[in-house]
Amino acid sequence: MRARTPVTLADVAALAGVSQQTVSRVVNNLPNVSARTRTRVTQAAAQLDYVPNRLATSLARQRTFTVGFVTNDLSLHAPSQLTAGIERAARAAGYSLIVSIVPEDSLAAVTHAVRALRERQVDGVLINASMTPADAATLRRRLPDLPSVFMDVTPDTPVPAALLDQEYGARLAARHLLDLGHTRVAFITPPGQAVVENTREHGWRQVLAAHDLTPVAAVSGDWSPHGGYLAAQTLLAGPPFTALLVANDQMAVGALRALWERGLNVPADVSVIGYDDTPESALLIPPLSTVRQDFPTLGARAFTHLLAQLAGDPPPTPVVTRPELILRSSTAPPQTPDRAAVQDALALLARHLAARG
Amino acid sequence: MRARTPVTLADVAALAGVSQQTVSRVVNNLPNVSARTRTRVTQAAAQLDYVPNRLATSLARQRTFTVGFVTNDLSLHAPSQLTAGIERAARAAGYSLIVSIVPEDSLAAVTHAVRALRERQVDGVLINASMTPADAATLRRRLPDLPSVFMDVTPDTPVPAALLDQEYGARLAARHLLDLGHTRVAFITPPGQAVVENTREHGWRQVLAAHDLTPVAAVSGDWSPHGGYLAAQTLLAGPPFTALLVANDQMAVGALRALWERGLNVPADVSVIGYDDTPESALLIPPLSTVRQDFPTLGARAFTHLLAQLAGDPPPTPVVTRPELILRSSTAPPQTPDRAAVQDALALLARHLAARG
DNA sequence: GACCGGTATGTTAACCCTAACATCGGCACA
DNA sequence: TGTGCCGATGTTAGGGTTAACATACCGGTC
Repeated sequence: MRARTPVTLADVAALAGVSQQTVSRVVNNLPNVSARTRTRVTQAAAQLDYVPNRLATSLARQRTFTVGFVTNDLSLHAPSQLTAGIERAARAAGYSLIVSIVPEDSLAAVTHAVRALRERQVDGVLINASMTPADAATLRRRLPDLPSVFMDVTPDTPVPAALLDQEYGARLAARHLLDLGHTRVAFITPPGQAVVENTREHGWRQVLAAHDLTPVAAVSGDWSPHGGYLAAQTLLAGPPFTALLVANDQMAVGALRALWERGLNVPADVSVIGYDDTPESALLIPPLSTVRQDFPTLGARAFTHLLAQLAGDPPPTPVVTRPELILRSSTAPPQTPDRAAVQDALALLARHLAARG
Repeated sequence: MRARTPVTLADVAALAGVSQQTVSRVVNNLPNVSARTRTRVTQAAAQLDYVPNRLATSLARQRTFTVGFVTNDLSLHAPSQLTAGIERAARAAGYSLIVSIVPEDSLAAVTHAVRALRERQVDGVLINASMTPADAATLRRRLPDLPSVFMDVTPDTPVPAALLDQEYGARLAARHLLDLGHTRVAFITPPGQAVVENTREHGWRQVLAAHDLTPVAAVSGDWSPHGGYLAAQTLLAGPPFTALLVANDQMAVGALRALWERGLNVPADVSVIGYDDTPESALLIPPLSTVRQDFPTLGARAFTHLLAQLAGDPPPTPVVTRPELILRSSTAPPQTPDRAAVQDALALLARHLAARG
């Protein structure tokens, strides 16, 4: 059971009839080894199926070529896409990735996770957990010598970061709705946090405020389709609205459903706009207008940022990417509800009949 | 930049006025240390912010408490859920998880990834890549001393495995459709592989064959909603069908869309059944009948299996979990298309009008 | 008072590798 | 023939920890 890789440099050296150091040079492709020796060593290594022990290498080199990624709930779209992007970039640069999932976004939980990563001597950490600027700064202060990149914090947080400009994307979405002429708009907001600066909800409110508007109602969901469904039901029990801003596409799926159940047509009766642009969004009924966020690219960018810090040139400015508005068919100008609904049902009827000529 | 954790056991020992070994005992909570010494050491460690170097520990102990997870495309539902489940179980048992994403399921790619993990001295590996029994067996043979658990291989593959009984789930889905009275059924199959034993497609075909039926048509998709959409379009260009089996829910989203665009009502005109039960499935229009797979639990189970191997009692039987059929509203008995469509459109019209009473 | 068992602590040798220095032979040049 | 340089190789000393053994001390027993 133990004795996994009994084959060490010394074994290879013995077989090839050279010193350990020479084998090390060959394995690491260093110069100053004669061709003859090199092939002899290579053969010996192959023959013994030698696998270098990176633990020992790391200990000697004081460098592990491993980075840690701390993230919240991996079952959601964003974190899993992010993970994919980071892993890809890391692997390309010769790094391994240790992922650590924190059940909640508290400072304590993240600190704990980071400590475990430090014990494993990671060269740096990437942190995707939404933290207040104060918490992020505190955490950063606790790791003086560990390169780190934060994601999902606000742009003004004084830590190295790679971010999406969420507020900007949110403003895009809200402005689109107002441009269409909507005045009665409702929100399905992210869970937790009150309205803090630089969040999606904050962006929405800003745009509304610029038009002397306030949301008809705002209910928070838990990022899941079911959460979106419940939130939409709650909204539907309240005052009427013609436009709905949803904090992510997964919740929008639930919202679309709740609207449908109520007999409301999207976009004729209610315009809906999501956030993220998941692969299903383009194919929902109706196709969802949304704000596209490219998570894999963000992940890659964050890793590059970390690499820069490792190389010793920490770019102090946060790397922030602007999302993009994707217009599809879930948004339209507001209409008189009754006329719209009848129109629409008739159109559907016509289409059904036509389909079988 | 370097000199990350200059604080070592020796530093703590010096400050506390004891030997390294004593500090080691305190840090690892071993017995035979007096209470007085223990607190002195604890204080010294806290004062210096000592962080143990797990690299050194692992080297000395010949055990890293790290496991590797090799998986294909993390952006899909299954792998990301699986990762979450494994990480959770691993963390609970004091293990860290290194994830390695392989761009393709080839034996070479997986072998390469596993080798990198071996260099990092992981205690074991979990492999989620669909491989032929032969490939899996070959791979297993290449790692004689490394505990491993395979997922996404067929149950008869002679390797330690934790599996979902895909064929069984597929049979459940197909049988449901036939029980409803459908005879003209089409497939949207997984990408790649021809029909091999113990796959979803194989399960479907078995059930059909038992009723002397063959599929009207079978087109493969790429697991994505868009892929499902394209596949459904292709099917719609061919001979008519009243039931559609789709290899996963994400593709089903696209299929539902394609059907809708064609003016076909689900389930009146075409029954659709998916696979996986993603969080959105219950809220689609219509709610999708599907086969539920519990990936987080599978992940946890796989990890437990690995732990058992590490403990020295390798259960030779693969751990296989049976999925469950979830009936919602996307399946119904076949109807005369025209009657159904008209009925349905009228119902919709009525509902719309009623909604504003 | 010699002997025992047991606890608290220290010392030494690994674990596998790399960095830094040391050595050796050959070749070119004067 | 000596000098100097350089490429090829070897030797030694860590990197931070643990396992195994060694030592010192205490209280109790006959």
